[in-house]
Amino acid sequence: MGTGQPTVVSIAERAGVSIASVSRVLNGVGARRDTVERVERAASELGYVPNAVARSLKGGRTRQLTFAMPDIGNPVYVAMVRAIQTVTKAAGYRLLLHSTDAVVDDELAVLRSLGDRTSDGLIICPIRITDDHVEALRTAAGPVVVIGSLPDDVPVDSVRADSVAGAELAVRHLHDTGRRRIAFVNGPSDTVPGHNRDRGYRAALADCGLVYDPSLVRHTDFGIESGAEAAEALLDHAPDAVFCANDQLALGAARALHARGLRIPEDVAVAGMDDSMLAQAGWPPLTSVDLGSTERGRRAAELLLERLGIAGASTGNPPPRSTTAPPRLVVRASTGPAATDS
Amino acid sequence: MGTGQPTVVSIAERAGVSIASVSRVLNGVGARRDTVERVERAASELGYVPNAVARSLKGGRTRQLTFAMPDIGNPVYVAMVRAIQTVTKAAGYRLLLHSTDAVVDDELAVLRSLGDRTSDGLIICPIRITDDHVEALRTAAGPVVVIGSLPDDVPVDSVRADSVAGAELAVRHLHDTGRRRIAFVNGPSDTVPGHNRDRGYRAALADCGLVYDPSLVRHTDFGIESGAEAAEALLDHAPDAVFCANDQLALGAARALHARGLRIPEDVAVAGMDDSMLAQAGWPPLTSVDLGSTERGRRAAELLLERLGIAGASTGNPPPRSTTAPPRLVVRASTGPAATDS
DNA sequence: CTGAAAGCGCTAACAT
DNA sequence: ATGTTAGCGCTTTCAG
Repeated sequence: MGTGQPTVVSIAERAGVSIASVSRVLNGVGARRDTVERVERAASELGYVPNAVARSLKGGRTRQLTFAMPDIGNPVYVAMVRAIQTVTKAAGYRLLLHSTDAVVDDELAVLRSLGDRTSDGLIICPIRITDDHVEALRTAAGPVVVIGSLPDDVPVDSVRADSVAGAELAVRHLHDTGRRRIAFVNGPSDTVPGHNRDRGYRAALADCGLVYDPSLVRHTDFGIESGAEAAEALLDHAPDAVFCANDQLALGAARALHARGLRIPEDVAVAGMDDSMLAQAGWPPLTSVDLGSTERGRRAAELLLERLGIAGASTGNPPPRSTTAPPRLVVRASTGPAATDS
Repeated sequence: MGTGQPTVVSIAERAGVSIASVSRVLNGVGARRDTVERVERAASELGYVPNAVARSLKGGRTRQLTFAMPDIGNPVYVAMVRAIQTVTKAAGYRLLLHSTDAVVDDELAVLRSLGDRTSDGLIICPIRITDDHVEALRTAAGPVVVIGSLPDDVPVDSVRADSVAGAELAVRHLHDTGRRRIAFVNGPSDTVPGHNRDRGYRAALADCGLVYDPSLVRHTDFGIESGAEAAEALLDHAPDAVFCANDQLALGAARALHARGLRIPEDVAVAGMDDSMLAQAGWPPLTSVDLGSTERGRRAAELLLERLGIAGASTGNPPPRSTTAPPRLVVRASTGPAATDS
């Protein structure tokens, strides 16, 4: 009838003890030497593997955690996965990965699925925050940590990147190295990162005494091809630098420049963001702003684990906490000195 | 005492019916109009979400599938994830992702964890096959599909890449475009892909009437930095082409060539393998051999779903099947014509 | 130290 | 059409 897999019952029969004793031995609770031996022998002879589902139903915990990200193909999320995995694995949790493609309905579904008890907690990285998100976060059936910015009154732990300051860092650097026509390839304007990077770009421009020129700015989706197309279009406006909202866009931009026979950085400088593995994939290596993806992932995982620990304790739930990872400019060859107009 | 989450019991009480009726309504089995309405209202008022764990315990299935790959940072596996996800999602399964770092013990642990009933089936992509793998595959507690080659006598479905033929395709092409000193940056020699690519390289060399020169060959691990280092070393031996066992290595090699001021493809041609997203990330775009990663992922998922369907039926288990995806050469600028020795 | 028994939330006979 | 009841495999009181 069943799956044929050994259970505590089969072990108990074989060892001639009760299922309670089997459970105790298997969980390292005290038992007589003799009992321990017989149970262990029976278990290994039968090739017993505890049924995690049954254990979860009883214990109320699955020891699984979920990470939902917009795009598994984007290296910045890979970095987060690695960081999160390191922390959660050490704590004895499996990690379930979800790629939502930044589709709002998918994100909401993940949030609601916390109620199905498939995982004990969730780290989610939405790039847009709608009212539905806020509502779903408020009513989440389990602990959630958001990687990204969200309104202050949403009672959820969050880990943020400071992309405003990050964008400023990049633009200032470009200005410092002599560029004056700094183009900007940004992500979608209706996303939080897109919006913030735009703010940083404008602020830095103002700081440097440069005027904002809409013809030097493009919004597109995050991705190599998009970066190439946007940069292509931008070239008609003779920029001396292209700042991109992530490394994928920057790689695409660099390709477009090469295709036009322009030299990087002599003719046009290029800078990216995220300082992902891609920053050192092309030529020349890209200057990029590290937004602390690894640190954000680690921190998010730690926050989630803390919540989980507290949930067990009798303590009331402490107020939500929010950390912001500081940005860091990593200078590489793509923003070296401009050609001297001999 | 419980988690406070609504259950069938709370709904039954609120709707004034039995838990059986609740279950029926929730599962779309016939019931009187009146009953349906009251149950549905109660459920939505309570914000009920079925407990998937309890459902699994009862039904014996989790509707979760696992994909275990060597490295989540390698775009070729990202392509597989996408393909697998598409198929499994359509069939109503969640996908659990595991990055094993190609560590044998991790892979074995994943294989054995099938016994804990956390997921209904497994797709695994090992790059080494040890005796322990074979043993674990034989005794797997659930359906498994292997992406990769394994001994014929292992009774498991598998989906293979033809990397021997793939490597031949690339080397022939390099030869056709006039290259005669074709260097090879390969992955670890103790892996199945590494071994096969080496075979293809040698076979093609022989076919083209070229001699195998060990000083033109390097083994390293798969990764951009490794590719750069290996190519760097190879340059002392004046190759006119560098064939790399994957796109990451090729990107690294391209970077090393650029750093030395060599032109691609005029001075040295570069070709990669996998035709991943990275092939079009750098400059010039890379010629690469598509090993059918998307198709392999899709096929693996289909095979697994078939096994799952059959497991339910009374049919005896059919013999294992093995598919091989044909390789396809994608020519891009990195292997354009060599400079004419004016 | 050990066994009997309850019950986690749900589905599926079986009865009514 | 609906209610009662028996488990799925496990952990954990509660007695002995």
